[in-house]
Order: sequence, then C-alpha cells, then structure tokens
Amino acid sequence: MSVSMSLLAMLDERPMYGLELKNVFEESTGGVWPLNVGQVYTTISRLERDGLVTLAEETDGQKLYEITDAGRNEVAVWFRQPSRGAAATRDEIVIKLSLAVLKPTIDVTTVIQSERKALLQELQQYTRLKTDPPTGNDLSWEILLDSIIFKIEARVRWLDTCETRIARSNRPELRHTAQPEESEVHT
Amino acid sequence: MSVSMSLLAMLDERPMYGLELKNVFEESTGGVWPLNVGQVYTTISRLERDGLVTLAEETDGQKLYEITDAGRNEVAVWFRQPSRGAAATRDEIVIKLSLAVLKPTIDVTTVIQSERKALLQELQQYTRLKTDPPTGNDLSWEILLDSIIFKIEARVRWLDTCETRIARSNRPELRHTAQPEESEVHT
DNA sequence: ACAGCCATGTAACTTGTTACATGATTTT
DNA sequence: AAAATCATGTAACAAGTTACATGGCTGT
Repeated sequence: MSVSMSLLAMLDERPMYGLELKNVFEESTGGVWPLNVGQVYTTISRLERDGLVTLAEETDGQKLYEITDAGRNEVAVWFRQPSRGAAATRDEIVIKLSLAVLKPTIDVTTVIQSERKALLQELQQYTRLKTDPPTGNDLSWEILLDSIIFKIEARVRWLDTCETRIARSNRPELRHTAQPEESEVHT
Repeated sequence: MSVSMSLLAMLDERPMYGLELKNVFEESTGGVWPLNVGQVYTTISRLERDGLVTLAEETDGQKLYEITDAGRNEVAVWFRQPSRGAAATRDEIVIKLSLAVLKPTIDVTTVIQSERKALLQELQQYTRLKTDPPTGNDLSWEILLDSIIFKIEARVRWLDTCETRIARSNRPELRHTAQPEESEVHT
C-alpha cells in the first residue's frame, strides 16, 4: 500500500507521468528507498483499474496521469487516518529471536551479536549520511533519516535487553558458553 | 520470508503437521501475530516445491512434514546471517510524513497528532499486556513484547522530533497555525 | 442427529519486485 | 553511427492473505 498511496498522493499535487513519479518519490527519500521504474507502471495501471487515476493526456508516448475524485478522497483518508499498528507487522528479526530461544541447538547470544554488529554498521552508515547529505537535503530527507536512525537505535537497545533477559533466564545454553567458538557451518 | 523461514525453523526442531505449525507459531508470539491456517498450507507447499521440506508420513489424513538437508542448511544460514537492513524496508508512516511536508495543502501537525494519538493508545495496550500476560508468558513472549514496545516508543520520539523540525523550518503552514482548530475533513 | 472442533487444502487475489523488450531522443 | 538517456510497458514470479470447501471425529 505504501507505494500506491505514495504515487496517489503525488498525483494529488499535480498530474505527472511515470518517470516523473519515480523521480519525485526517490528525491523525497533521498535515494534511500529506490523505486524500480517498472513498479511505477504496474502500480499506476492498478490505480487506473481501481478508478483512482486516469490518463489525462498522451503526447508522443508521454502519458500524463491525473488523480480522480475517488483518488483524491483516498489520499485525504490516508493522511487523516493513522497508519495501522506498528505492532501488527511481523518482524523478521523478532521472530528469529523468539524462535531461537525455543531451540536448544541454537546459541542465541551469537545470533544477537551478529544482528547487533550489522545494526551498528548500518547505524554508522546513516549517521555519516546525516552529516553529509546527498542531494535533496530538505525536510523530507531529514524526517526519513531520523526515522531510520531512531529505528536502528531502538532495535539495538532491544537486542541489549534481550541479552540480559536471556542471561537472567536459566535457559539451557550450549556447552561452549564461556569461549564462544566460531562454529561456522560449511555448505 | 518471515513466515516460511519460521515454519522451516520449527520443522528443524521436529517434524510437525500443519495445524501444529500454526499453533506453535502463535504460541511463540502469544497470539499477537496470528497466522491463518490456510497460509500454513500454502507456505508448506511452496517449501515442498523448493525441496526444503518433504512429506514424512501420512496417517489418516494427518500429514507429517519433515525438513530436508537443504532446508536445514537454509535455517542455519538464516540464524547465522543478520536480517536485512531495518532501513531498507519502506515504512508507510514515514513516507506519509515525508510527502506531507511537500504538500502545502496538508496540515502536517494534524497528521502527526493523529499518528501519535494512535501510537500512544497502542503503547498503553501493550504495556498493559506486559503486566497481564495472556498464556505463553515465557521468554519468547517477553522478547516479542519488548520489541513492540521499543518500536512504538521510538516512533513516538521520532514524531516529536519531526514536530520540532517542522516548527523550526519556515515551511509555509496553513492559515490557522496559532490556534490549531479541529478541522475535520468531511467525506 | 447435530454442533463443534480438528485437519487439510485450494482458488483467488493483492502488493511488491525484477528482468526484459521497445522505441524516441540526445550526446559523443 | 554508437552509446546513453528518457520513457513506456509487460510477463512472470514471490509472498502474503483470506474465503471457502471437504471430511473425520467427538460430545451431547
């Protein structure tokens, strides 16, 4: 829904053609959330099918798309109503840990460390981006970047509390708890 | 991928049949992330197609599914490798705000307030759940609940910084900036 | 017998996503 | 003329999701 509503919201601003939609979207996210051009066209055609968008004008293969009244209404509702619960969405890393603690054969602390390492690298990357913005630089970009950084930080803190929780629990841990050996699995 | 990998990880523990997978999954998430039974079967058949799972035994319509070596390997990789970037996933509410600040006709502060209100309600709901656990109550459940609460809190903080950012920016705001009147949009 | 649960499954659909094809225009 | 870029689009697939159908077994 994110993509289609985004395109619709952009068309609510002014009529646009396909590539323009892609560009505006990517500019507003500073290139962090790239959007395949093809997806713009598939999404647009689905919006057209649903009567939220119509072809306004075609000049020389260039197709200008226009939002309909129904579409305008959808956008208004989208902005008015809060997005559905953050909790409702299944979260891969959370499921992974939830299942890991149920599996006696898995060394959960190793899993946590691996995840945290990746998160901290990602965090560094985005903090660097913050001081050295790419092109757009405006408000949209700062909002987006903040959201990413906040999310990563929260996740790292969550991993920390998981670690202490697991340490406190008398969960039967693997043998080599003292020196966590690198037990690489070979294909 | 979340669902299929989850099922695979559970089958890595022991062979199970369809409903059992559903039940174990839902118990591990304390019912917060319900899983439609039908989806278990569609997902299992896809795993079978990909050679990660095989039918071990069929007794009287009850089908026991078993993980294959290839499946076991997938699970090992899943636990070893960190989940893909938290930042990579497009986030509806973030896109919504990013686009909202670009639209002069939208009152961003109203949008933020509406989102925050919903988040705080959700937060309250899950904090209540924390003191009054449903059934499972064990480690998996705490881990899951923490993740949800952390995520919501981070999002609320993010909304706050967005608000100050927007206030600081000299973005041309709607007329009624001084006393934010309840300007309900009627269909 | 009937209600309700256990258990399996499928058809249909949505959203996201990519790889590929096509043609026009512009630059080198 | 060749390469690059603009611009459009389609076929195909992955993953999630639900509504519905089927049949067996159990308790009342």
